[in-house]
Amino acid sequence: MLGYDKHAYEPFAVTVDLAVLTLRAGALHVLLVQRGQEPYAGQWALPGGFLLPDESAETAARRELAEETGLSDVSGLHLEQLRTYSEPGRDPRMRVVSVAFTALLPDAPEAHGGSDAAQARWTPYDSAGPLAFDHDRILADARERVGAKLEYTSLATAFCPPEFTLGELQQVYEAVWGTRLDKPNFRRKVLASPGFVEPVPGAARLTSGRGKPAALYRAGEAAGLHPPLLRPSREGRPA
Amino acid sequence: MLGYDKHAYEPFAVTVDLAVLTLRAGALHVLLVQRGQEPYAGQWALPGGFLLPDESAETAARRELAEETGLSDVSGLHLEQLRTYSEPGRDPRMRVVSVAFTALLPDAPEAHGGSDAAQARWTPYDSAGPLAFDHDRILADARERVGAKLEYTSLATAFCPPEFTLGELQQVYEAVWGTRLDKPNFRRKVLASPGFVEPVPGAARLTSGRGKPAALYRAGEAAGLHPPLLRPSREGRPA
DNA sequence: CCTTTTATAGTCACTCTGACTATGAAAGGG
DNA sequence: CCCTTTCATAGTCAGAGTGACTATAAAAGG
Repeated sequence: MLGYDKHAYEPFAVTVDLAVLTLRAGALHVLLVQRGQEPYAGQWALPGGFLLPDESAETAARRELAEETGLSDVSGLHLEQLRTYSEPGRDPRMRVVSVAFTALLPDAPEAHGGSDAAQARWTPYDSAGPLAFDHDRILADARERVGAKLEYTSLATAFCPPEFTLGELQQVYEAVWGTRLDKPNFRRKVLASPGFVEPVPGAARLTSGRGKPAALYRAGEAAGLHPPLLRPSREGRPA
Repeated sequence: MLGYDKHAYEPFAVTVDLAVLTLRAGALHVLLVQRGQEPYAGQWALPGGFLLPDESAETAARRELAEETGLSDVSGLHLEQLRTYSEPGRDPRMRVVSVAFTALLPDAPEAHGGSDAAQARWTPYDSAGPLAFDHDRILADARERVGAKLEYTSLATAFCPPEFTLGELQQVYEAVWGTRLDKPNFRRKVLASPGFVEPVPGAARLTSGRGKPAALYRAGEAAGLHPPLLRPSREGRPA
């Protein structure tokens, strides 16, 4: 913030990029848009766009999210700043500094093609081929960040509808972490974390498929998890 | 990254701001510079400056760090992106988007007054009065982020010289978290975390003050801590 | 009815944790 | 020169948390 008089300052273009994640059929999906112009014409990329003169990056991200998903109400969706990407060569045309965000959606509205995007669609995370610009890295950073936050925050409920079963909540962890979890143990830990979930009082049950119907839960008050729900054996015992 | 043709794009000034933290006499200190010009002339602020045309934010942050601290070698210092602050009114003169970084220093070189700053000095975190711009918030965010990373990474060693005692390492945790820790338990947990620290083989000992001299340790290979070193009772039992 | 499927309950050994107590090795002051 | 202070390090013990299981319950489908 010093040196306004000593360094000539260069104007930069500032954009936001969004890694919008959701769960479809138990698998992690990401929202991609197909680019219409050069560079990277025809290739898939994360949705995003320029900051308007009077917007904060958060405001711009929420606006773009609404435009790209076509959702009428994006006010309640989880949106979080990831980090800022500023390498000089990341856009071949000009100097662009991009503030990346992670957005988490409970359900996936199928049709998009919002006002802006030529085409937008949900893609399984693992099939999200090579993306334009440095978006592969942004997407990988987003998944890693979300995976880490699942451990010590109640973020997983942001992937779930207002009422959900513990099995659905477990699918979130399994999809993001890429591991399988023991069902009784997962249940025990979630219920032991105060404020993580609370049961829906009416003996409401969801009859989704076969098997015994599961009890429904809502997201609780707590933002942090005590004790945390650590991923299994990321490193066994290196020493 | 869409819509290059649909939205006119506005140029922004992009800066980096640095929350440079260190430990002096067991207390957390932050590096502040005194502003020479309006706005906020005479007030203290975090060091920082504009991005040069061919720099990434990381490069600019490291350059500013060298300029402001006067350190000859900043290549090994821990520098990490915090987040980006982009609220429209955060600089009264113009639209400035600032990428904030956290830097951690082991020892505190006293004299600064680098090339850029009119005056720079280490200030105890708690006495870092009202700062210019939104720097109070940036500083608070930096402390919170560092405090959280102490739990599950080996970041604390970045505050320590190449060889340190477990008592010094414990002071890092106590200063950043603002709590006191039990010494035998802290020791047990640090030594049980594989790759966190490794003993200096020669029976080297440091005779700093009174009392029994402590054994010396070096930072280990591990970046993450398993199991994590959780802060005590951030929330007791809210439910 | 019997099998399959999924939810939920419970067990057991092991580890980690917080709160302690105890011992050891230096410095400093009578 | 002893004795107190100060700090490092070792050890103990009960309780909580965890992974790997086994067992029961409640539905759907043949």
